This record gives sequence, C-alpha cells and structure tokens, in this order.
Amino acid sequence: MATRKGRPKRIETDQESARQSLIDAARQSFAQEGFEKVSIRKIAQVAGVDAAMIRYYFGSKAGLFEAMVQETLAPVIAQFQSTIDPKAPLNPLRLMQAYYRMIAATPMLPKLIQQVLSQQDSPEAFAILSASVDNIIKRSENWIQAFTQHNQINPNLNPNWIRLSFISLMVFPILAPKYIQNKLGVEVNEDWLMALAEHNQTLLEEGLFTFSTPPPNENNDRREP
Amino acid sequence: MATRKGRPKRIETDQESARQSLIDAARQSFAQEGFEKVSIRKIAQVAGVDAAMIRYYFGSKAGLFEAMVQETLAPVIAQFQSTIDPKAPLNPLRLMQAYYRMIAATPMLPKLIQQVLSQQDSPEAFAILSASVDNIIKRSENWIQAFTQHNQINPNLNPNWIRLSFISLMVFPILAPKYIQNKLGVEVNEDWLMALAEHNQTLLEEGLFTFSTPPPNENNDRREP
DNA sequence: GCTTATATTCATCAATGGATGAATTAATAA
DNA sequence: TTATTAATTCATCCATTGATGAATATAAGC
Repeated sequence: MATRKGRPKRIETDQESARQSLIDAARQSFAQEGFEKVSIRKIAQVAGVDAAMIRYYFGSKAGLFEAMVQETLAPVIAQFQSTIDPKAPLNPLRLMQAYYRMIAATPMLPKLIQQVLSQQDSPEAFAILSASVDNIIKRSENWIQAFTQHNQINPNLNPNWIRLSFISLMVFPILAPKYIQNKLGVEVNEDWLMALAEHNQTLLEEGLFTFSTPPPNENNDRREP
Repeated sequence: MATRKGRPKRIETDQESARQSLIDAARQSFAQEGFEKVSIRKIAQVAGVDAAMIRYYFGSKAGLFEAMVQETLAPVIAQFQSTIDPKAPLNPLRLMQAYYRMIAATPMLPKLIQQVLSQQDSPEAFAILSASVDNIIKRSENWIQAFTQHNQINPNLNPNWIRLSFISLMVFPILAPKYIQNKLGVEVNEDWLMALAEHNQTLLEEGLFTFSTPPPNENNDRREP
C-alpha cells in the first residue's frame, strides 16, 4: 500500500491496515494452496504490502498462519457451539445442519481441515488448528450421548465407531475436490450441503436397504408395510 | 551404493539395482511426507545413490513419482478388481473387505489418496494417480447396481449420494491420522480394518437406531420383534 | 582389443524462499 | 521542539532445491 519507505501518513479512508490485509491475504492464499506452497512474498503481494511486514507483525510465516487461523476460526466455532449447545433435543439432522451451515459460512474451512488431516505441514503452525479439531472431536462424545437420550442406539454398533462414521459422513464430502464430487454425480450448487445433511440423516435413520435381513440370501422378508 | 564414479562392477549378490532402490525409497519417502516436501537428495540418500540417478532413470522428480505410483499401484488395483469382479453376489461387506485388504497390503495407499484429495501438488505428477482414482470411482457405479440386484435400495436415498456415503465411510477412517483415530477411541491394531468393514456393514444395513421412526418424537414403535 | 553403450558420481547453476538488518518517514510523548 | 516509538520499504544473506553437464569407470558388441 505504501509506495515509499517510512511510516505512512494516517489516512481516513476505509482501507485496511497492513496487518489486516495480511490476515486476509493469508486466509485466501493458504486456503487455496496450503501452507507450504504459498510464499510470504506471494501473500505480501496479494496484501499489497512488503513481505517484511510479516516478520514485523507476526514474527514469521508460521506466526502469520497461526494468527490467521485464530482470528478466522475462533468466531466460527464459537457460533457453531452456541447453535448446538442448547439442551433442545439433538438429532443427527440438527447437528449436521449446524455443521454444514458453519462450513458454508467459512469457505476455507475444508482446506484447513485437510491440512490438519495431512500432517505434512510444519507442526508448529498447526497448534491452534489441531486444538480446535481436538475440541470438536471431544464434543462429539456428547452428541452421541444426546442421541442416546431420545433414541435407542443400535446395540450392534460400537459407540466410538459411530462417532467415526459420523465424522466420516460429515467431513469427507467437503474434502473431496470438485472433480471427484462431479464424478460422483453430486451437484455442488447453492444448498447441496443442506441436502447432504438430509441424505445423511436418512441413511443413518433408515439404513441403506428397505429391509434389514442379512446380506444377499434370496429371502425377501420386507419390513415396510 | 557405488562409492566411486563410473559404472560399477557387476556383482552377483542380491542387492537391488539403483533404479529399484530409487523406486523403493520414493515410495517410502513420498508416502511419509508428500511429493513437495521430499527432496530428490533425500530420496537419493535413502536409496544410497546419487541424486543425479533420478534424472538418469526417470527424467525428473515428477517422473520418479509417476513411475513409483505406476509400479506400486497397478498390481494392487488389479488384484482388488479381480477379487471383486466375479459375478458372485456383491454385498457391502464383501466389497469393503476386499477394499480394506488392499489398503492393509499397501501401507502407502492412504497417503497417496490423501495427495489426490488435496490438489496442492504439481498436477503433472498426478496423472496416473488420478486416473486410478477415477477408475475406482467409475466402478463404484457398478457396485451399487450389484447391490440393487439382490436388495431393494431405500428409495428415499439418491443413488449417487449413496456412492458418496459409501466412499466416505470407506476412505475417511484410513485418512485420519493416528492421533485422531486414537481420540475417537479406535484401536488401530492388527485387524481393525476388518472390524471396520463389519461396522460399516452393520451401520448401512441396520441403521443407527433400533427403531426407524422420524427423529426424536417420543413415539416408540419399535421394529425388532 | 577396440569402440560404443551403460551406469554412476561430482561440481555447479539458477531459482526460490524465509529471515534480517538497515534506512526512512510519520506519529506521539515529554 | 525534540526524542522516542511505530510502521514501512529495500537490499541482502544464506539455505535448499531441481536440474544439468561433465568426467569416469565398467560392460557389451564386433
């Protein structure tokens, strides 16, 4: 932004501070390409600022990442939890809807999750991110309990693994890149996430088949009236 | 391996050729750290060979990656498909077992899948990898059809999205890093994958709850006798 | 035995990236 | 007004990386 050296004159317009520009540019760039691939020079360029400002405000590239994650994720997660916590009966649908609403409101979240999953990035930068993920995983225990209060969980299922399945159904679809989503015939339009929530709900509540007998013996004892 | 310049004397022992050493080292290193993070010098060091050999045999780093994927994946996938293709009735359990057997036999597969999912790596190197994934996705259409032959698919579910759910349940658990698996209470022991196959099967066939009525109204019309 | 093809290391180049210290200018405090 | 603190750019440093062009030594073909 500043074209010449030295502290810039204070200007009244609405242009962001250099610090905020960097956070924004970092959010965008890191989400698009991942931590390692993006250079500080690139981020600085997007922010319209000299790369040395990163050191000035954040100490290092990792510091910038951490600050960005903090400032981006904290409010989103807080709101997600406030949507969930109320003691209204929690069912899978409600949970998933809240979750997908959070995803929809935070375009870079899937990429961030991805980067937690692929532990290939510098661990230092991921302390906060991992902490958030840990936190959500921890809470998932409560969700299952909440379900149990109002429904009888299928006793043939290990409760821990139910969490795993839950998270699989919730997270994987948003991680798969568009070209895979397309190949699977998923239309990624405006509200596909809400439709996905309902699909997951149906799948979990009703199962895959219309009758429940063991696999493919030819015995048709249908269950639906 | 060779300590001095020049073509090495032919030796009768069982030591691998430099080319094969590089493929092996690449498989190991790329799986551990991902394409971008690993330097050719590191791979060469693991292989006990000079880095210039990579250029000699494979043209470039990307060429090495491609060759490695080719030579590693081709036989595994071939065997997976031969296990599946026979026209014996295909149920989810059989499918998942074959799939997890393949995973268990190919330790680097999850990491490779990961790298396809996070499109952050140089696209050139991933042609073959993506092709394999495409191939499997394509076949998943047949799987659903095979299920349909012997069972009635729940008509409330969109068939395309069933594929998505299937792949989610199959793939996500093996992508999640160990620390997440642990937090979810999953014991990643010898045969956890086979147990996971059965869990998924049960979940898909029976659903999450012991009764199927809509969410959490207090009406208990249980279904099991 | 001589020549050519094959396999290997070595030295180095050019590009890129993160980190830094210094210089510069404005705001603020004393 | 002057001294200090805050906010910027600039020029480099140094490490790492992928890629290359020799140089060298053995194997193979004739």
